[in-house]
Amino acid sequence: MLATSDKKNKQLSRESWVLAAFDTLYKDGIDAVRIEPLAKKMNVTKGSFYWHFKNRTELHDALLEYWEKEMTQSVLDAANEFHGSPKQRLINTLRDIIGNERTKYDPFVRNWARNDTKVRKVVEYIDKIRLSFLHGLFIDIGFDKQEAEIRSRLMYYYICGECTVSVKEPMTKRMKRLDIKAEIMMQPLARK
Amino acid sequence: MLATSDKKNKQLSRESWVLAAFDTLYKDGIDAVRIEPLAKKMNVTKGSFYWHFKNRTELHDALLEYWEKEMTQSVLDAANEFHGSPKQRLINTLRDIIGNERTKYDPFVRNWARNDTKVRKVVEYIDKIRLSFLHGLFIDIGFDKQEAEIRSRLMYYYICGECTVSVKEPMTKRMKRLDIKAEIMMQPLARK
DNA sequence: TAGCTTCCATACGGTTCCGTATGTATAATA
DNA sequence: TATTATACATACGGAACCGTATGGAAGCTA
Repeated sequence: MLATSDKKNKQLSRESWVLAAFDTLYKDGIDAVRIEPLAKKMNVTKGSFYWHFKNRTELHDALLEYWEKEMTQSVLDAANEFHGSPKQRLINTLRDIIGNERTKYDPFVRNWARNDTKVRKVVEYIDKIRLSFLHGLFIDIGFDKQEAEIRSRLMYYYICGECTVSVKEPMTKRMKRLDIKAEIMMQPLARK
Repeated sequence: MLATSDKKNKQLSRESWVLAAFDTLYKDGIDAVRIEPLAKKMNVTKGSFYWHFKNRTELHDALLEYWEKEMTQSVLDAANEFHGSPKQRLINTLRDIIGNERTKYDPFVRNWARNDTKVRKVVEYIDKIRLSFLHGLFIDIGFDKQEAEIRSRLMYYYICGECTVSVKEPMTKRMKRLDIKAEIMMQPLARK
C-alpha cells in the first residue's frame, strides 16, 4: 500500500494515484489498474479519482510517463556513476542492473505495450536508449561498431531474459556467475 | 480466425475453443480470453461454450495444458532433429529457435504466469526442460558442468530476451549475426 | 461570516461479462 | 417413426466496472 497511510492526514494528489496505480501495475498488470478497485485500496471513492483525472486513459498516460522518466533517468545515472577501465565499467553496469533489479518493472510495461501502440513506442524508445548505452560501452572496450552492435544486443537481451524468466538462481550465485558471463561477452573472438 | 470457417459445416469441438482461446491469448493476453467475446468471434453463443466446458477456469486449464504439451514436444523434436558436431548442433538449435520463432507464445504465457501459481509452475517446468537441454549441448561441446550451467543460462536468457523485446533487427540480419553470437557464447575463456 | 474553491462522497444509468436455466433443432438410435 | 442424445440458442439474474451528476464538508478569501 503506497498512499494508504496518508488517509486521515492529507488529501490525495494526482501523484498518489499514479503511484498506487503503478503498484497495481507491478503486482497485477495493467488490466488490473481499474478505478474503483484502486479507490478501495486507497480508502477513498472514485469521486476523488475523477477530480484528479478525466478518465482511465489519462491515468494510464500518467503511468507511462512516470515509467519513462524513471527509466530514462536510470540510464543517465548509470552513465555517470561508474568509472575505471571500460571493461570494469561494463562489469559494474551489469552488476548494477541485475543486482539492483533495475528492470524489475519491465515485464509489466512490456506486456502492457503489446496491446497499446502508445506504450509500445515508449518501450521501444527506452530500449534504444539502453541499447545505445551498452553499445557505447563495447565501443570503449575496443570493438568496432558492428561487433559492438552484436555484443550489446546479446547482452541486452540476456538482461531482459534475466528479468523475464522466473526460474532464477539465488542472487548471490547469480552475481558470482555474472562476471564470468561478462567475460564471455567481452572476450574477442579468436580469428582462425 | 481459427475455427470460424467450420461455422455452417460442422459443430465445434472442445479443441476448437482451446485453439480460438489460444489465438486470443496470443493477440490480447489472458485477460481478453473471455467467453462471450470468444463466442462472438466464433459465431456461436456461449451456450456452446458451457456445453464443452464447466466454466472459464476449465478453459484456462485446457489452454495451459495445450501450451505445455506443445513446448515439451518442441524440445524433444529439437533433440532428435539436429546432427553433426556438438557446436554445429548448438548453432542449429539456436537458428531453429530464433528463425522459426519457437518461443513466440512465451511472453503471453509468462505474463499470465505472474498472477497464477498453476501457470507459473508449468512455465518453470518448461524453463527447466529447455535449460537442461541447452546444458546438455554445452556439455557435449566440452564444457564442465559449472561452465555449461553458466553458458546455457546466458544463452537461454538471451533467447528469452529476443522473444520479449520488441525492438528487433530484421530477421535476415538477426540470423546472420546469430552465428557470431553463438561463437561468442561457445568460445572458451582464455585463461590468463 | 458569506461566498468561493478544493476535494471527495453518494447515487445513478449503462455496459460487459459470468454462470444458470431452459428451450430447440438436428442427428443418432432403437 | 418415436425416442434420446448432442450441440447450441435464448433469456435471465447478478457482479464489476465506467463515467456523470450532484451534494456536502473543510478551508481559504474578501
